Amino acid sequence: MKSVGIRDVAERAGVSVTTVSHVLNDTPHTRVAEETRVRVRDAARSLGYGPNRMAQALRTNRSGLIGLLSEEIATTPHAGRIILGAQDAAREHDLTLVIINTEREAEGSAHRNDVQALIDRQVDAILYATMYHRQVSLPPNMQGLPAVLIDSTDRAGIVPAVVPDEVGGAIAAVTHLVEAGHTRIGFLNNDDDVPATHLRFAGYRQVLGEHGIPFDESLVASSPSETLPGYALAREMLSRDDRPTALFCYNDRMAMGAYRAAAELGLEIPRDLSIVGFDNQELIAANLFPGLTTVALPHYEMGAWAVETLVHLIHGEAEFRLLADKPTLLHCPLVIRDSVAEPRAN
Amino acid sequence: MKSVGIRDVAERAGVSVTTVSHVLNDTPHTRVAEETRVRVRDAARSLGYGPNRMAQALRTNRSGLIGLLSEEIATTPHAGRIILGAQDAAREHDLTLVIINTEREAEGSAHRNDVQALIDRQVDAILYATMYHRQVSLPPNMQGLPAVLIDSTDRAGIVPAVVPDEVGGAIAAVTHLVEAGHTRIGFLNNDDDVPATHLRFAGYRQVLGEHGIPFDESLVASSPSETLPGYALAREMLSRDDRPTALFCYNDRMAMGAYRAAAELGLEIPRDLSIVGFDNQELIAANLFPGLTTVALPHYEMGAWAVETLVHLIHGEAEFRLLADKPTLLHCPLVIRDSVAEPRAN
DNA sequence: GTGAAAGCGCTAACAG
DNA sequence: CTGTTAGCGCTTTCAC
Repeated sequence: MKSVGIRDVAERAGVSVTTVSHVLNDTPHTRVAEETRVRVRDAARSLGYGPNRMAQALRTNRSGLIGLLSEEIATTPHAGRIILGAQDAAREHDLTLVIINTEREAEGSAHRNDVQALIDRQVDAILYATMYHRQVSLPPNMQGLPAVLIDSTDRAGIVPAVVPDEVGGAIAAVTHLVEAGHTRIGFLNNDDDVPATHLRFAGYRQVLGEHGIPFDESLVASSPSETLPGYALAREMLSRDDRPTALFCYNDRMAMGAYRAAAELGLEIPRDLSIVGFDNQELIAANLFPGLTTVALPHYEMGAWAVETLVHLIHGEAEFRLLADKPTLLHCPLVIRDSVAEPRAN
Repeated sequence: MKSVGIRDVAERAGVSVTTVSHVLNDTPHTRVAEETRVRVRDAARSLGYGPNRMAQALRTNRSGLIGLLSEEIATTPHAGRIILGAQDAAREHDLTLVIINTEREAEGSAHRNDVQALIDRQVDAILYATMYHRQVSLPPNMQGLPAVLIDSTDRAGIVPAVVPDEVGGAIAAVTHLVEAGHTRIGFLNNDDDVPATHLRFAGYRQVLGEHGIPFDESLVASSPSETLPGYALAREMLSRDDRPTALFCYNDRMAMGAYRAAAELGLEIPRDLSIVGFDNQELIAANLFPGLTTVALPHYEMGAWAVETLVHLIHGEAEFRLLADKPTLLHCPLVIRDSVAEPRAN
């Protein structure tokens, strides 16, 4: 189990450790004869050499570790997708992700201690991922380390952030409904005062406006974004004589409630009622019958974008500091399943 | 950003770095005056000293990193719960988890390259977590490192493993039904040849036997463990004149299909039909109406147990090698919601 | 009881 | 173009 070191390679190649280091790291401003390079690389390969990251880290003061603080790792697959995106991007840059689960704090601010745990482990940078789009304030000990926010924005506007393009997603969803021929489109919204609530609503209104469909206040209702409240809202709205022919739901859970309401009222989806959700929670959207057409959140992409940005930040590329100004918006694609059809001819 | 080192502490306390190291690490077989210890600790605290893990790692040849190879991190929250359990246990032992997502390989064996990536990062040990209970064979480069399997067993029987007590879970589920007064209990099983299929069935049969309920083959049906096949199975079984009064479903997705079948047939849950699922996928079980009573898989606990075991393995406690003999079974608790009631008096 | 000093494996001046 | 050498911050013999 004694591992091969740089000196073993040097010896085998008949050169000094310096040369080996230069060759293997492609150190700039250093000219090594091509013939030597080949000899070194061969030696390294035949010995199965791999650098000792701890020694490298100690020497360069760069651990190659990226800390990812994530909320609710164990609740939805959302965190998993962020992790996966971050992981894949990290691997590209030969970085290692260290993940710490953190509880959502009352203040909406990241936990100081969790950040410290990461700092104690010598991470080069920190990623902070929230489970839903919101504003956070960062603990003071996070200052000084490069950082990027995922699915949230910095209250102080100092740290670059990436969030889903909620408006765009809502536009895609409602446009899909309009293009299917719907004009009476209900919106079951969340009643929390979070960005998504307002932005998805804005997208809804925008599409109506663009298509000359008058905004009807009675077609918008809001409640907590859970299945049961969604059911209640849908049940009420669909019981009316002038019920909408389509429903845009704040999220897939509310859509699940709407499915139940529709079933109870004898409305067949999508024949009598079209529904579009938001979030693309596979477990729900793909298992409902019929499959729920919904808008996917770009979790994977946000994770990847964040690491990519971190790499630039670490390399000190000044222009990336500017990113903090405005959060970067990532596209939310529509995932088409079977819950939308043209409205039934009356 | 120049961090305080052991020598700063030494200087401040008026002792040598050796003493500081001894005190801070509680190095055994080393006598340091109590008065000195206090002085050192005070100095460390007031300077905000924390050891440089990279230097420690280099010197001791122990990185304090544990590699976790996990399948399908982005699909269900199951992986998240394993990660959380492992994380919490790791923190107790001042260990850091490095997670790598790995694709399920055709052969059912862990990916060699993913293991190598972990080894290259100097992990002290490896955890391998599969997304469902099965047998795997380990890549050769995993030999030599302490390892523990989560939710799978080693084909070669060399590595300790922890899996859910499937039989016990099934027993809890079916017993719950029997105790509610059911005697005609259908079982919608998976048709894959995996351990859970056989073990859950065994639990089902065992409970029937224990309660003197004759086994009726016509009450057992199997299909792929998805919503739609579950629906089809339930629809057929519940259409019969002598339909069961309760259904035990292989997993929550199949139970979701059974809910739909029941609704279509005008059977109200739990009044006309009781249902118990398996897996406790919150997104499904808690959002169905009524809430689905189901059996939880001990993902968190398996993650924690695995790290705990790894720690013993790393410390070379011989008796823990014996664990490889038989996988450790962890309890699957019943999660009671609202889908079970006594059978309706005919 | 306490301290001096030798490295862990690597990188990066600097010299040749 | 290549080699010598001084540490990075820590642990650990060994001597005092």
